[in-house]
Amino acid sequence: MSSKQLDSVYFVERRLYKARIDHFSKLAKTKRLFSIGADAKDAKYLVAQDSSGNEVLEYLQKQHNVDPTVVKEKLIVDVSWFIDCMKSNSVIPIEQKYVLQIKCDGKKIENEPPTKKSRLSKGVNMYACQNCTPLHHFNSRLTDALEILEQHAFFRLDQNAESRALAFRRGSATLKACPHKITSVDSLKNLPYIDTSNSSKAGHCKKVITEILEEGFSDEVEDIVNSDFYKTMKLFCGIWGVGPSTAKKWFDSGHRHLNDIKNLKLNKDQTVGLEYYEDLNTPVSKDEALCVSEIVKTVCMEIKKDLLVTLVGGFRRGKPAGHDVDLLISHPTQGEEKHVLPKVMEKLKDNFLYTDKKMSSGTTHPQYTGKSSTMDQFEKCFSIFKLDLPKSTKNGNEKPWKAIRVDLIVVPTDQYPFALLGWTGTKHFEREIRRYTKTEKKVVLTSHGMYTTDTKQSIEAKTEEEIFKKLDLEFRPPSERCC
DNA sequence: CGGCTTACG
DNA sequence: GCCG
DNA sequence: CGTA
Repeated sequence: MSSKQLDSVYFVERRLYKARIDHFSKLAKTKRLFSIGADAKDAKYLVAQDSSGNEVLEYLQKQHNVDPTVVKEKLIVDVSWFIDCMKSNSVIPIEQKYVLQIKCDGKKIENEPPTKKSRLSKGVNMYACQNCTPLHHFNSRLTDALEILEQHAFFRLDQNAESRALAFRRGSATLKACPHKITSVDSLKNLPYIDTSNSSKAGHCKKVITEILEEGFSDEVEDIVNSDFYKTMKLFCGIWGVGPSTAKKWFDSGHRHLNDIKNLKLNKDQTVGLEYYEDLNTPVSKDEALCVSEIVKTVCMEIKKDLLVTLVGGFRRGKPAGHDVDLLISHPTQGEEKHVLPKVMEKLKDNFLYTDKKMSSGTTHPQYTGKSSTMDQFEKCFSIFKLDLPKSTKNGNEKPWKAIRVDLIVVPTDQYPFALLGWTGTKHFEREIRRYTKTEKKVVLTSHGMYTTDTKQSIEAKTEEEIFKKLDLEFRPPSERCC
């Protein structure tokens, strides 16, 4: 009834993702409780999540160039206030529990920004998914070394092995995202996961990088690559179906060569992994990948005209060669993708040397039962493909085919963008975008979809671009996800 | 001093 | 091992 | 414990 001007609310995106802000905005509009400000400067209320008042001021200044002295006059409140307003259909008075405190005096804020976190000004962000990471970069000498440390830490299998390995990988990813060659120790300043000068700790990444910059090599890295342990673990882990645990078990038993383990008891994966060891450890060329892709496409066309086959994995990122071929199969009409995988497998049975019967069909995924009318039909098949080679090589004693690892993944169309994002990698990119999504946006991201941590409400997207957008991430095309 | 991607077989 |  |  009241024709009075509505109070204006501005949502601070810092830890609120766009889809949630849109949802809140619609609510406010239909309930006619608030108007939604496009600019923080014009709003009466600033609404934020998981932030202090200071963090809000800092965020607005950095992201939107908003003067903190103007903004701090406003009411900076937690989302819980807005939600409670929506629940009660009224503008609730600002109680103390809703206020996001500004802990220091105004002057400090004004003086601080220049010296604050220069990490961002360096251009390399904390999460690798925020950075542009091309396949070819400027620091491979250094990243190769860090990734040897990563692998070695991983092989050791002690308490914090995986976490230590991860730390080296993060350091490596930082250097890959650097837009120039690192030539001096000074330029390591403020690089995330490398410069630990804040933290009063040893600085293992920095130590190794420093050695290589100053000596041309690192004793520690050289010792690792020459060690019996590292060489053997690499050899054994190169067998499909063998991981670090099995490899270490064999190493501890004194085994050092492939011949040593041929007589050990192996499971099915390991048996074929060993049988095709040489082929599977020979890089797959892009041409070979396209060849497999075309064969699968042809077969899919015979089953349903509109089936879509997409080459993902490393080749989608632009790699000239890879260790396997990942193919995503989908259909523009939801539900039409059902049961296609068994049919594809049947038609291709002569092309397979081995197929993993690890298909999940007809299983329901709890968090998605509400959203799509059909049951979730995520099907996948890890196989070994027998690719006929062109007979240009006249060697009669060579076998005329090559064993290639091929993964087929069938997805319903509403999951397609998430599967695309999930299967394009790299592995590290996936870890990072999921870590970012969980810690910064309180959303769980998987290759099936994404949903809020608290309400489990799923968030839709039609394209990869839309996923990035809804997570407040700058879009990274596949070629820039090579971390 | 805890957290470190997520889901599958 | 590095970060919040 | 292995796969992506």
